[in-house]
This record gives sequence, structure tokens and C-alpha cells, in this order.
Amino acid sequence: MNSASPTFSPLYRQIKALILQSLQRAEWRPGEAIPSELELAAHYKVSQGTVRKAIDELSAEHLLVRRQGKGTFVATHSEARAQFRFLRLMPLEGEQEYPPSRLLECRRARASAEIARELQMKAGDSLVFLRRVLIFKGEPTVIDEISLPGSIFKGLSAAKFNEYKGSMYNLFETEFDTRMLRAEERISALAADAETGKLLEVSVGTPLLCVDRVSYTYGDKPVEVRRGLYRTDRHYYKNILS
Amino acid sequence: MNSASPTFSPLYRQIKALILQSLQRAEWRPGEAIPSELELAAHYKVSQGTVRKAIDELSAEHLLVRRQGKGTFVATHSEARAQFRFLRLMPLEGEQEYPPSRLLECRRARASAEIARELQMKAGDSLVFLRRVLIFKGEPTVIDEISLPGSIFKGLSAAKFNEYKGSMYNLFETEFDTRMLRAEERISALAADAETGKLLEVSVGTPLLCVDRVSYTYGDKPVEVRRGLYRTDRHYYKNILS
DNA sequence: TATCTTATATCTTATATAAGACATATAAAT
DNA sequence: ATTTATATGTCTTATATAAGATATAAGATA
Repeated sequence: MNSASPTFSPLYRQIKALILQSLQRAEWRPGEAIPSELELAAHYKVSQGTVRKAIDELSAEHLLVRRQGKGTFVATHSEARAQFRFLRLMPLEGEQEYPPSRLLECRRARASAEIARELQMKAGDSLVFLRRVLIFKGEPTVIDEISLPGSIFKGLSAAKFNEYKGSMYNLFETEFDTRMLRAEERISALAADAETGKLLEVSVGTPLLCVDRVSYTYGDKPVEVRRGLYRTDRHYYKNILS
Repeated sequence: MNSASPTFSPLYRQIKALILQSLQRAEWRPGEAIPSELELAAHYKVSQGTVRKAIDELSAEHLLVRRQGKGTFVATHSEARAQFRFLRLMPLEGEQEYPPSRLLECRRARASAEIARELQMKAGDSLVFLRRVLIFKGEPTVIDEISLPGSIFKGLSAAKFNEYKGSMYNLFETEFDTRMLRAEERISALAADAETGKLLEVSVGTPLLCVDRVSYTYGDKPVEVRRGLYRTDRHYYKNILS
């Protein structure tokens, strides 16, 4: 209650940090309800409104989802909304769909200097490397090359990948306790080489979208590096500037 | 205080709508302070907190900017933050910069069927058409082709464009009372043709990013259609998925 | 009795208001 | 020139009440 302590932050942000810790420690599972605002208020010895403001921010960041009359829930990648936050490809005509994928490759590898830097690990550290094709209405449209830290995704295999129903981030969240919260993409244009041309059924030199993504989990820790090559003759990458 | 009137909405949203109307009618100019929360509360006969919640949402939508101890201000395109909401091109190395532009063309034109549809006007209606090159560190990097409704941008000329210091959206806002609030972009990859190749100093067939943007002002009214062709050898398009 | 509808109680989140704390700018006092 | 008082902003917290969801009890009807 006095002057500027160097670590000052308003009460609701301190509560937010505490809730965030509980999320990170997985005290509540994805899809589960967290305690009610009143319960949390009693637990932290603050008023309901203060807890509410903390939850407001967490739900604005898509970590929690509120449902009036029901409760507040840990956000999940299985919800339709969450899906399309990370899949920006839209068909030129028709509805957006969640495409099936064909796995091309799944192996253990060692981190190159660049990937190690992006994943904040050391060059040579263990990785899991995936390659797949996304198929929209029968047309191969995207090639994804995905690098994951071996320490976290130890048990990931082609079999596991293929048998899983649902999106990849859903798999990561349910089987490996790793939730992708945020990602940063760098988009450029690239000419198809022989191999990708063959896979995407376009001629060599065809312009493709090249989408380099780094995904982050709690504490801004990078846990995925992915390069996507997109055909853009029947689809486009949609972005809202707001 | 009674049952479900068909037009029910919470008080703070009604206040928000009223403030939005005032913004749209330009009762307060861009950059100016709006009345204090207490004044607005008195005017609308509600409490300060209700006004506050309305302003919270408007500032989350970047229509207003709060400054503690000073007041709440109508957002402007001259602020650095606002600039980069609409300019997503980042250098592979070095700091982001706001590039100078060279105007190639500025003429009146008639809307094609497609542009008319996107701008919600009739084919053949009057347009202002601009073409320019953005130059990053001496390198031509972006070609923009911009179509604007003639009715709104009647007095826009090459002279006016060239003499103006500041960004284009800044010009639109100060000279034509038209604020770009939101935009939607469709990104694809394209091979450079002879003309753009010459302008961007790349060979024909070089893959380019093609960014088709529609910008909206108050009431989701579209007021700009723009196609940008981006070189991506020294820059990339940055996008945050969050 | 069995079943369907309608209250009612009790959870939840959502909304509205008020009061005090904190930030900033300005003018008077030192 | 520097400090201090003060006016006026937004920010934070707390409290009270409304509204939505759901389970259960009460009543009507076959």
C-alpha cells in the first residue's frame, strides 16, 4: 500500500499469474472446468471481481473458455474455433474444411544449428522429425516438415500418428501434455523443386507459399518448428488485420 | 428490468454503440481526447464503470487509446503501433522500417465487376486508382495497386499524394475523413510477369507473394481494395497466431 | 401408477455501481 | 529552478444484483 515497490503488479495480475501456474502444472486437464470464480476468490482471499478480471485476460488469450451458467474451462485444441486459429488456408470457393493428412516420414533426428537455435536447445540434440501431405478434397495441397524436441515427444511414432483421430495439436495435447498456445509465422514465396513438385503435383518452378512456423507453449517456450509449402491455386492464406 | 425485450443488450454495450456513433460522426477528431469517463457517465446517466467497460472494448478494437492520468483518445494511424498493424513485411535482418514510396500512377477509373463487388458499389462506378513501389533500403520490394471509391476520395491527386508526409492511411484519415479500422488479406504465391519483374528488379517467373487486401471503415464498410506484390528474398511477411 | 410439464433451489458467469488508489499536468509557493 | 499542492484523468478493487444452466421436487394428466 506504499510507493512503487519494484515488483509491483495489480492484484488481479498476481491472481492471473497464480492461475497460469496451475494451468502450466496441469492441475486441471484440458477440457475440464476450473473452480468457480467464487471458489477461487475464497481460495486466494480476494473478491470475485478480481478473480474475474484475471480470468478475463486468460480467456482473451484463449487459455480458458467461459460458458455462462456452466463454468470456465481449460481451452482445448479439439474445439472448432481453436482448430482454425492455426490453419489459415481457405478454399477459393466452398467452406473451410479440416483436411486428412498422409504421413510421409517419421524418424528421430539430430538438431541442426538453426533448428537448435529456434527450439532453444543445443545443436545435435535429439529431435522427432515428421513429414506429411495435407489433402484437400483429394488434392495434395500442403507439405509440412515438422521438428519437435525429442525429450518431449519421445514416444511419437508413425503408428501412433496414424491411429490418432483428430488434429495433430490435439494429439500433442492429449498424449504428450504439450499445448501449443501461440505461434509465429514467416511467410515467403518459393519455387517448387523437383521433389515437392512431384508430391504436390505441380511442375518444377511453380510458385508456392512457404510458411515457417515456430510454436510456443507456456512460458513462451518454443516446442515446434515447422515449414509448410502451400499450393495456392485453389486456396489462399487468410489473415485478418485488426 | 423486465423480461426479454427482443432487442436486449447489456447497458455497457448500448453505451459502446453510442460512443461508436459519436466516433463515426467524427464528433471527436483523430488524436483528440474524448470526454472523461465521469463526463460520459453523467451524460448517459450511468456509472463510470459502465462507461469504462464500453471503452475497454473499443480500445481493445484499437478505436480508442487510453493513457492513464491523461485521458482517452481517438486512435490515429500516425502512431507507430498502428502503422505496423497494416504493414507486415519484416526484413530478414535488421529493424523494421517504414519505407518511402514512389508513385507510379494516379488516375480516375471505372470499377470492374469484381472490384465493384468487393467495394459494394456498382460496376462502372468511379474509382481512384493508385500504383506505387515501396522501397526498402534502396531496394524496390513491393508494388501496390490500390482502388478507392471515387465518391470518397474525390480530390486525391498525385500532387497531394507526393506532398504528404506520413503514411497513406494517415493521409486518408486527415484529408478524407476515412479511417481504415480493419482489413482482410488473402495471400498467395505468384510468378512475376515482365512488367512487375522490371519494377522489382527480378527476372520473369520469380515467385512473389501476392497479398489481396480489402480494408474496412466504420460499420464494416469496405473502402479500399489493394493488391500487393512482395519480393521475399530479403523480407518476409510476419504473422502472429494467437 | 407412469409420464410429462412446470416450479423452485442452487449452482454458474455476467453486469452495474461505488469508493479509493495511482498517474499526470499545472500553477502556486519556496 | 525546485518543490508542493491540487485538480482531473484512468486504474483497481469490492460489493450487490441479474441472468443462464441444471437438477430436483411438485403438480397435472393419461
